[in-house]
Amino acid sequence: MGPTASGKTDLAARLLDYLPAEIISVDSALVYRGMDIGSAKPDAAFLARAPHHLIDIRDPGDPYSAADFARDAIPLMAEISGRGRIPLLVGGTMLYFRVLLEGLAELPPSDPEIRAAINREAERCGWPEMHRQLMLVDPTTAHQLHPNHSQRIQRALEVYRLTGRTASELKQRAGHWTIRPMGDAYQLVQLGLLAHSRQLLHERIARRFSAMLEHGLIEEVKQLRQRGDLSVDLPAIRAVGYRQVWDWLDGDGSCDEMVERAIAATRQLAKRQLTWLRGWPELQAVYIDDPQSGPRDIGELVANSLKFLQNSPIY
RNA sequence: GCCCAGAUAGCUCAGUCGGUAGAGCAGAGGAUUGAAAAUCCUCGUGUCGGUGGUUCGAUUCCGCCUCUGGGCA
Repeated sequence: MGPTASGKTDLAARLLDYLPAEIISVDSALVYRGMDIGSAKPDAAFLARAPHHLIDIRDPGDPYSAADFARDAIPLMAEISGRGRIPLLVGGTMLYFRVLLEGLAELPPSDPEIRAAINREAERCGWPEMHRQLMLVDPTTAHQLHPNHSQRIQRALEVYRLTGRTASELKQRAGHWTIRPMGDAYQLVQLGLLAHSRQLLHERIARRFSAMLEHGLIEEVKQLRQRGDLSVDLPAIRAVGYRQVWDWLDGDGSCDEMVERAIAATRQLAKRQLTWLRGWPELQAVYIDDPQSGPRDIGELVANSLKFLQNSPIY
């Protein structure tokens, strides 16, 4: 795990030299085909050489979710283990890791028509009014949400309209899991790439976005637009970098402004990822800006991880 | 050289009919159950360009200086 631009792919590549592992990508953007440059997808040469999963498995017009991820990843982990290899989960989408560890309650999947209907209502009367509406049917969830929290209010209303039951009630019913938590099925080593100071990360983010532009990011976005069926309402197009280039191609702001917005959005993404990681239970931290405080080299990192595994109780 | 307009938070700017100031963006912290690279919440003391003057009191009015735009020579 680690924030964007922290070097997860590079570290994974080196771990493959030491471990009989297969990579499972834990990343909500790498799943989409045709989104290579802006998502910093590992290049074709690497993908051809390294065993990997859950990359390029979806069309950008077809949204992928945390539940989809869990349903894909759990059987994959079993398959890989069955081959006598180690599932190496690599990525920056912390909710996906969380779902693996803690499971997912028995809730209905999203419904595009109901979401569109709720959005239309919200556009007319505003989210605080929708929040009041939620308060009437599911006060428990409503109390946990700010009146402006569009996405979660929408989801709670969606669950209610779909099932006639409240999200809070459904989440509480113990034992009713769509996705069960992994529990003790695996011995886990949870490595996190962190930085004491965000400065190095910020520099890498800025440099990497410039490189993306040089490598044809704008061309890539133009190709996505040419299809004509995609829009910024889709999770894929809302991805950092893609959304800013897309808006700029719509005529919003100067090129310099677009670059600044994209870099800022990437920094903000990194910040949110670090918020997840701060206080993540059982995290083995590796500091990218302070070689002294962590393992001295990749061999030591692997040795520490194996030692950690050996010390783990086996149930 | 002359005329005009600016100079206020890291950036772009608002404002104070004279009682030491506030938005957006950036930044920081947090939340996170089928969109999560999403969505949402919280956080604003800064010689109000410098210097003299008027005043009980000046960032605000007046003079001079410096710098930046624009115009005229």
